Amino acid sequence: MSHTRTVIAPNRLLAALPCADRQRMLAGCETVELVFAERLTEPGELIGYVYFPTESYISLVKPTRNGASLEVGLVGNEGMLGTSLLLGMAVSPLLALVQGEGASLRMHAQQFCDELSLSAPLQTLLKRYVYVVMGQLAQTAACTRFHVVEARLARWLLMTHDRAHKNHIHATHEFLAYMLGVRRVGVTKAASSLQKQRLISYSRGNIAILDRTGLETAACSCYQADKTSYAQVMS
Amino acid sequence: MSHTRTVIAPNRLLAALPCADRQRMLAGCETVELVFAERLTEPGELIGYVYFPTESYISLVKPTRNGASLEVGLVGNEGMLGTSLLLGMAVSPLLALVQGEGASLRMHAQQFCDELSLSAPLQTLLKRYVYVVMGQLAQTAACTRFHVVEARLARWLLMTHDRAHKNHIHATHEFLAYMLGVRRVGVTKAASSLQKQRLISYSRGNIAILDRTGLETAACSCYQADKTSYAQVMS
DNA sequence: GGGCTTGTGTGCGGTAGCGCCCAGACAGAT
DNA sequence: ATCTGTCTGGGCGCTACCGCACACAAGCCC
Repeated sequence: MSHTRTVIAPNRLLAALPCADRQRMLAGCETVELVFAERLTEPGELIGYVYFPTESYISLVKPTRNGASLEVGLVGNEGMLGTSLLLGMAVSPLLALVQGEGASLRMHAQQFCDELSLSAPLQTLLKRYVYVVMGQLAQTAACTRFHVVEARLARWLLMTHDRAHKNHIHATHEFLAYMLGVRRVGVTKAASSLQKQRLISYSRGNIAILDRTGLETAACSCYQADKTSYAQVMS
Repeated sequence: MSHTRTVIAPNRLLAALPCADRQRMLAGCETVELVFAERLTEPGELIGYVYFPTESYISLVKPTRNGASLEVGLVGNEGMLGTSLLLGMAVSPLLALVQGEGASLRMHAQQFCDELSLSAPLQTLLKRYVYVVMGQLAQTAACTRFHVVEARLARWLLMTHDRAHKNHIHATHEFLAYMLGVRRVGVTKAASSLQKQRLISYSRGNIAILDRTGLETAACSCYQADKTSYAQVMS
């Protein structure tokens, strides 16, 4: 089922596996093209597939009553979607929304569970990833509470940039507002400020990262915290 | 090491284990009295013991630079402290602060890891607990973003009440402000409003729950969400 | 070209929570 | 009996963000 294709950005989790385990995982995966705004898992519903993004990336969103929502995680080629299965749960707690379209590997949930029980290295690796994700959840909770929209937006852009593998991101102010849990106008103001500082430029949903280093100083420290946590744990 | 004593509130995780596994865990634990404000784990430091509270309860706090903090989890006799070990990580990501003093079981981290590898039921059960905790982290993130202090305070009181097994909670406004990530004055206003509604009464750090049902309507829906999630997953 | 949808910018009044400071009230220690 | 530290209450000006409503601009379809 795995066709041999030049993968521009291989999935880093799979890449970190010992050769034999990696081969078996790759053989069990198929490559799919995720399309923008596709909903891969719904909160409370069964998980059909697990995903190992290669070029695409996926937002993990906590919806609330009254329509408000908050992004609590982001999955790119550094991670996977479907960690609940690792914890023995077949239902997803969150909404998974395709944010950057592109290729991803995926595997049937049942097969993934089988592979898990066969490969100790796979278990070890993914458990560490879950640890990182939990850290990010806590980080995001605090970030959302204490940091202003502009810094949070900068952080979001950096996180997304890391997973997009290119300088252009598709996201309207409306969409960003949904992710950050603020009004659209708040995003407009923050984005326009970042643009005035020549850190980004945007027009009608197309955002270009102009000055990555500048963005890093504009962002709150949460970005670096997440990044070093991942590096330390997954090394 | 385990002395036979009348445990008023046995730990529900341990209670849910099959008899043989539970016996072995209990035999490996010792009972300790946790004292108020004790710090059981520090972020980034090695975990010495895992704790299974019986009467006590423990706050999981995410500290930030500039001193601000936010409580992101609460562990009572329905849970355990030290889930990181389950994920193969020996360092704690969070600060664990004793909030309600009383008895707790504890076990050496190393021994806990050994027990884990010996008992499949233990693994299964605790993995489910980690799933619940992750759900709570996401819930807390959204709650902190969208809900006003008064509703969050009510939620906090209910969560604590569930774990305290009595109608009195020791917590000053200062401490609550630290937990909720707001100013002390904000807590004073919210608490005074709850008191006017005869839902609680307090004086100098001693809070009494007067009307639990009333508190539940004053709280945001996050309280119920957490509770039903735990019930469903751990059933 | 004319109409439509979508995305961005702005203005206005309102509010929750901020930082800072001070006041009073209570309890335990000397 | 006084003192001291802890806990609660409140005032004041400020900021970030809210809800709502409107204006404009850019692309798309006919």
